[in-house]
Amino acid sequence: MAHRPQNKVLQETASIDRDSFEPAYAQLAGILRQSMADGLLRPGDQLPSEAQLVERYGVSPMTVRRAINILADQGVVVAEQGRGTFVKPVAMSAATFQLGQLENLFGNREGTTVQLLEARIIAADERVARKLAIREGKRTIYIRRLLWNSGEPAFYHREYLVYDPTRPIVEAELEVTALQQLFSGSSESLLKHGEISIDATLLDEEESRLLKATQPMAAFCFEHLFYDFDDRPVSWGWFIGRADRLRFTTQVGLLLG
Amino acid sequence: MAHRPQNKVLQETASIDRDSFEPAYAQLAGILRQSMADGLLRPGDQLPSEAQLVERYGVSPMTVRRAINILADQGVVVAEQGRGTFVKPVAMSAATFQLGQLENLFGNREGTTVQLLEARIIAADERVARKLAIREGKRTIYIRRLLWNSGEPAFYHREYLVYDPTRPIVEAELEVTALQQLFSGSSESLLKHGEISIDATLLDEEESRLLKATQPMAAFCFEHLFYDFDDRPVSWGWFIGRADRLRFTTQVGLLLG
DNA sequence: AAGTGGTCTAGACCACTAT
DNA sequence: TAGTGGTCTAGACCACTTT
Repeated sequence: MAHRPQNKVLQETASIDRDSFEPAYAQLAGILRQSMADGLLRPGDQLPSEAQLVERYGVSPMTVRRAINILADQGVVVAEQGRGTFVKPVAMSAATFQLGQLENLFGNREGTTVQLLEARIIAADERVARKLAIREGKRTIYIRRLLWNSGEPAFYHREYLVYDPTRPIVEAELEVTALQQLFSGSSESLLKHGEISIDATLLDEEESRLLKATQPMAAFCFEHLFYDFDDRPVSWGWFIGRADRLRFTTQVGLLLG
Repeated sequence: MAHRPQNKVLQETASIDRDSFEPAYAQLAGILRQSMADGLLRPGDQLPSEAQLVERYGVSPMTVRRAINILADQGVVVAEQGRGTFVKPVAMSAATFQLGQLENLFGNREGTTVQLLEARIIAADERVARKLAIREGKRTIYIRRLLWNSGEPAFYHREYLVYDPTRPIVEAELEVTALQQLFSGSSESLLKHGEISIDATLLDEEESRLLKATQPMAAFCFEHLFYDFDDRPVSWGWFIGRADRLRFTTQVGLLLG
């Protein structure tokens, strides 16, 4: 059963409300999204052409384009130059998970605290030196923190910082007392970019003890490597949290309906 | 050391090339991004106003707005009505992970195959009935698959499908022979939307055996629940893959530089 | 009052695809 | 050749923030 791109007539009932607080482009995007949710436009179908939408809804071409661009950015339609705009099938691979979801998990920021377990200067071993792009044996700041939420340990954080008196990064990091600071980038204005990866691991003995977990226990590990404005690494570390207390969820396909 | 929003002069060397294949709005977005990467615009700084950018680069207001919208969508600047547009600090919570990254992991699609382990009709237990919104005891299709890559087992997939002769979903699912089909939504045009969540777990005995893993072993579990165009659940299942063979990585902050 | 971003128009020209 | 999406203009008006 092959798809035949179709150009169905949209419900004429919907129209743009010029007195609404919602911009015309957003209203139009919503109308089109609703048509897909209602099944009037199915995956593979062709949307009405821009000229048709301009005439039907009484808006300018730029407004139509903006509405379609929004849907294209959301991944629900795909525009092909010279052919038309088509409804995309729902694809599992399009799913995106946002690390910011974890902040919701901590709900009220009042209940979250940061406990400094250790902060000392140590010489970089081969692994640390490679990650921070410094020579082996050079001094680094090693920080261990335990992040609490509602009286329960939520994350165990370990971090290596380049020790450089000319860079104020260390002082900024040591001043971190709130979880919010850690997740929003503690030394905000000093960092240019970073790489973050997510891994599934087993808690080792120390991690289990700190996180009050039984072994064996699965855990999420968020590794981060941040760079300054000279593109030099300044911070390498991991957040480790019990998997049974963390969960990422996301939606694919049509959100409204 | 508080941030003072600043409006620095951008390098005049950069300008819009009207003969380029790259659209003006993209060039302007790139110029602004480069200014941030070069440190001319730091987190907290205020971008030149739209009117200034219009004059400086000789483009229309709509083109400037589009460039800024792109940067705002990417999360590197934030526009505040009546105040100005400002460079956002790099935030770890802004990190997003795309499930589509896993497709790269499978590189050449040729080396991937789908092995059907089992497909049979079983009565829904309480858990399955709740997820699929059917009555307990109703018939469902239970499918077990092993997904191979380069001669190694990569994912173990289990799935429950609502058994309904009026819905062609089952036939479509059983025809799946390629990994690509599974990740891009096998029964594309029949599915309206879905929820996907990612979890870290331990492999049980059966999973370890199928995935040729030693125990205990951490694993990623991708749970999915797909709905049809009547918003009825049709498919519930999980992909389980060894954590030591999977990794999600992403960037935050400025990508170019 | 002045400056900022937010929206929108009514066209224009171009590149691409299909017939 | 006709139809499609892609880009762009040169303004306009509005809402909001700051002075």
